[in-house]
Amino acid sequence: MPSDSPVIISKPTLKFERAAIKRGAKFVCGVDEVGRGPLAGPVVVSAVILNHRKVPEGLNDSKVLTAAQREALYEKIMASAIVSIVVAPPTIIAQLNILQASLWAMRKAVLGLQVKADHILVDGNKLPKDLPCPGEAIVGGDGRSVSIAAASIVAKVTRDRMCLIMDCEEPQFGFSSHKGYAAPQHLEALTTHGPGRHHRMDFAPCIQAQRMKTIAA
RNA sequence: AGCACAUAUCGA
DNA sequence: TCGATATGTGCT
Repeated sequence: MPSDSPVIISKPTLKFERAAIKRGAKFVCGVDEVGRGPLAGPVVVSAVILNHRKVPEGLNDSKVLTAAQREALYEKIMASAIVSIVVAPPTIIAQLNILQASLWAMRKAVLGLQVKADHILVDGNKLPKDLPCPGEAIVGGDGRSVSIAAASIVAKVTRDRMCLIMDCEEPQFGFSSHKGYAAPQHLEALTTHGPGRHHRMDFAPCIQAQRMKTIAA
């Protein structure tokens, strides 16, 4: 193998999991969230405990995988791992804020695992409070830990599917293409149609669109 | 301002 | 796989 590639892209490994196990953990779970940034739709969090004897091949950061690869890996993960998925809808996001809603969903996902985790690996730099066991935050975690990578894939596929449903319900916004993010087409639809039932009414562009609607009325 | 997370779009 | 552009919130 060419050992002198200009850039070495390190793939996610079991390093963190092994370290935790060496310190006495039995069930290490990776946690990741998707859909934090968009103007509409839920935040989806997944917690995954991989079977270390059956780790699906090709696990990687969900950002470098194609949709087809994610779908394939999703099936393998669901068939071989312990998985918990939690959805935080826009109503929850508006009540807490986006960060608190994410942390809330993370803890709920961990608690929802059918096997109790005893060590948590969370993507990012923030840990949820009141976790039932030790945990660590890992910046860039979905590219460094296979467990977090697996969680990111499950969460991403789940949210993409929800966006398809949202697109059927409110075709005006084009959720299936931009996934609820602030793409030009989305912002335009937002001003012409006003916010729909999936929009996050605590996010600035939605508030703005709502104001326009109110003024026009 | 820095950091983090979440993406989307286009191009090669 | 790599760039470049862009949007969102929240903590320090």
